[in-house]
Amino acid sequence: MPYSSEHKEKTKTKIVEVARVLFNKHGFHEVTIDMIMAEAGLTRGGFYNHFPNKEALYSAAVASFLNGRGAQWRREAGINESNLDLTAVAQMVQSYLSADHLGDLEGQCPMVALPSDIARASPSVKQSFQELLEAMVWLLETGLKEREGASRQKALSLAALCVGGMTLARTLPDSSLAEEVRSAAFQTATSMVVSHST
Amino acid sequence: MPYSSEHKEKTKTKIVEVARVLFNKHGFHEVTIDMIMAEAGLTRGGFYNHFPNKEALYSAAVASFLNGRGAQWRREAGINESNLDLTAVAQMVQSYLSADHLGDLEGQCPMVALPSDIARASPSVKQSFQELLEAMVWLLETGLKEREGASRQKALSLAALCVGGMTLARTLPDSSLAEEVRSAAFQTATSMVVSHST
DNA sequence: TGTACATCAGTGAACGCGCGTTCACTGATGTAC
DNA sequence: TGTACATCAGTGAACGCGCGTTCACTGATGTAC
Repeated sequence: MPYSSEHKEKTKTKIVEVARVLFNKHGFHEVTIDMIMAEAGLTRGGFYNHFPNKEALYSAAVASFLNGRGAQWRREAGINESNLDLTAVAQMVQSYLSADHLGDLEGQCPMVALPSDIARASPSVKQSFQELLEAMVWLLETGLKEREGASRQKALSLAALCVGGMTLARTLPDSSLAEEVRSAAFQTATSMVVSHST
Repeated sequence: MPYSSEHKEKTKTKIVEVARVLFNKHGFHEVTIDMIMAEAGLTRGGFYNHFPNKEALYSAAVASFLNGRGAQWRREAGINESNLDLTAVAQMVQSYLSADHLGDLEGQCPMVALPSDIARASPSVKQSFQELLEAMVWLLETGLKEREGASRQKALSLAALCVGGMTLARTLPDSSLAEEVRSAAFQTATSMVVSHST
């Protein structure tokens, strides 16, 4: 038997991670298989040992965010199922709408980096993306439920405000206007969470 | 002199309008010059009588929305500079977040149809897009100013909520979840406007 | 322990298609007389 | 009014490049003996 049993799996993981970053930075269409494999320290042809085609990698890359970068973010923020209260919700939306997140092209949420790409992608990509949103909404809704009120509606609206604020800010060429949009969404989201407790 | 003086201009306008619709539906990269020209009733080669390259058409198409489809929408909604009050603001956000707008792939706001495409486009495309957002924010902010309060922050947040809600709804494969997101954003945006008056 | 071998991850040249762009041309139009 | 002409919007074949995909191969690895 050639190579250790985890060897291939590790290479595949490496390709997915490299691809996720490149897709985030440049979008699905601008990134070539050559670029991905070179960045992973490999060559073009080997790609098809791991994926049937480019689309399959796309789906894997979006899915990987949820359990990769997203999980890391939740750990860093100290968010887990046992401590989901209004403070955690406030921290989540503020972290999402932070200047750091806006500038972090590599680690950015795919919802911000790739919204219209995903809207036109294959069903499996869209499904991966939906699971990511559902996880985000679940965290928000569970935290908001600490108090009475329309938690579901508020959770969905907060998600929309987060994604919309970041998407707009990322798109505007005038960076001071972009910062104004981000900051406004940040303030509004914060006060939505705070007012929920009263 | 061949052809009437407006002939060429009319053809160009036709190309831009056809392109705007196709870009909205399929995204910039998926739409070929062949498709655009065929849809306009012309052939490939003639394109370069009107535009130096595809990118220039992209910019023109985004810009055209503001004074074309967008102006038409404002007329239909009866919105003009003289009657911008809270009722007009409520109508704008509700119209933006309506089920009709979500389903209208052709006439949809480019902010909803093309967010990540535009984020990576050339400066001229981004500039056209920014002018569109500024126009929208101006309408909202002016209407909100009827009453005291942080009108600017609220106008920007409403824009983010509108764009985010629609972008998410458009991306989710589960249409009942998509409808839930749209509806939640609709309710929240409405109550943000209403509460502004108290 | 050392050597022959089988496996298969990875290589890189080649293929082929799609699409943006170019270019020599055509023919519809309005003008000049 | 009718005819010759100049213009240039539009045509469509051809070009060329980029990139996804294929394929015959190579060579590093672990196993068998």
